[in-house]
Amino acid sequence: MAKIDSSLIADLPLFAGLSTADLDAILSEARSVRVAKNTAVFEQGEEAHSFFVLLYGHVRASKTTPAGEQIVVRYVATGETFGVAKAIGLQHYPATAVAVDDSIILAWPSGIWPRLVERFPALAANTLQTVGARLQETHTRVVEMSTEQVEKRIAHALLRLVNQSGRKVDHGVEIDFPISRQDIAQMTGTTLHTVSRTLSAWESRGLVESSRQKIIVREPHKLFMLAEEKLEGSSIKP
Amino acid sequence: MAKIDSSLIADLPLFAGLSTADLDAILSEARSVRVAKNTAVFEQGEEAHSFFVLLYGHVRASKTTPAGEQIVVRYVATGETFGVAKAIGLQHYPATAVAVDDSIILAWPSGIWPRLVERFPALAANTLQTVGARLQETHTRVVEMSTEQVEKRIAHALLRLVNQSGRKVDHGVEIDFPISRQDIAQMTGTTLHTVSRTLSAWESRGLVESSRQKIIVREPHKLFMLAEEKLEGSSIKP
DNA sequence: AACACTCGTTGCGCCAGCGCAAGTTCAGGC
DNA sequence: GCCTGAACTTGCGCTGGCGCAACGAGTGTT
Repeated sequence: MAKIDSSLIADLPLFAGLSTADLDAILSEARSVRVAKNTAVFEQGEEAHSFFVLLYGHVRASKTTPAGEQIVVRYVATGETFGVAKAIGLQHYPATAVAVDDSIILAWPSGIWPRLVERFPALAANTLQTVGARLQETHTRVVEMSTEQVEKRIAHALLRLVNQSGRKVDHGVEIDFPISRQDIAQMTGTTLHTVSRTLSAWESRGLVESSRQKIIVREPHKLFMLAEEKLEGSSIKP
Repeated sequence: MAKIDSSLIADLPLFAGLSTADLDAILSEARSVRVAKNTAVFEQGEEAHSFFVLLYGHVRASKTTPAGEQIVVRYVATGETFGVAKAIGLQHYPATAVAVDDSIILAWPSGIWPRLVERFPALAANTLQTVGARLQETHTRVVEMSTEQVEKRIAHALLRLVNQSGRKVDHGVEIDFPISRQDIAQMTGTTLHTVSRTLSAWESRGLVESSRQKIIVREPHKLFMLAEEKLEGSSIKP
């Protein structure tokens, strides 16, 4: 197996406070895996055999309801941890993880987690912080879904994607991985129809520019103002 | 200060795997506080000076948006931990905690958390599990808010309250603390009007019995069926 | 006992956004 | 270069449930 250099992971939050020697010890237990676009890393309900760090690419975590509806839990960005089910006491993955782009991940067998934590207690503290941050984000999402109209929710979701995975391009910031109207609908609790209409309206106002699986935010600041606007505002009118 | 017996907390998830001696050491750093009904334990935005365990009573955690709207994050049940902001890397409480009944809590200064974790690594692991479980619950809530109609959301919320804090009474299960229509609205992302109408409808069907700040579920099973019912468009796809 | 206040109920009108349907565009495979 | 399917767009009608408003009922206070 290819040797992974510890400098690749030294700056990740999960490994904060660990020495290079520690990192090498931890890395020696990992295997790196290349995952092709649109391939599942793991499926909801499957036994949580491994936990992962995303080295390169983008991964979408989504949940499917018994009725068959899907919602997107989050997009995993480069450097983030995912699939930590076992560490939080779950035997099975609560969501499905799919690479939305060709990706490279590090994988550790879940079984070694207790040993790792015992040897490197910082891992538990770091994971606690990460999971805590995700809890906060999810609460924010609940608040938004409870109190905001669809247009603002979509604006907030887009801004979050831009901040997390934006790439500067000619006349704006592009979301750095393929994302469909349906995906955004599943992040905001609406339908792909409403997302499509909203993006069309924004496009005609010059706020965004979008095509198949691709969105460029031309005016992040204006989008932000729309998202934060307290007053009853610009509804979509022809 | 009154001595707290370790048997009071020995069975709590937070302290799993610790010896009686450990418990006594941890307890020696705590102070117990009596909190009167409708009194805040801490306020959103305040510096996270302490973390808590609820020994007796019920506490509501809620968030207020910049626009002034409130949503209920959760109800803390007896034995649960709350206010762990510092442990997950926050300097300030992300929500407000209010006792909804006369309550007794244990409080530890946040500052001692790192020392405690160093000395008792199980604390970090246990907290990680607790926070992880709360993340799962919050995800469930996002899924429900994304995919279910208001009536089902209310049904699910009620059932959760009953499971967590139900008390068997004459002809059903009563939620064991005062809870208003407004509270339920803030848990389910709707308005107190809709909650009121829904409860009225259920009451006339004999499912529940309710009055001011009080709800008795008469037919938990029927409510459950209502919550799970899959009534979709029904037509078979070609 | 009278008061003030909070909590709950219910009728009514309205509209954001969903569901359906029909059409268009585009990417990748053969 | 053609074909197929997935992604996107858009018009239209309908409705769940929100906002408003007015009232009723219980609770704690003086």
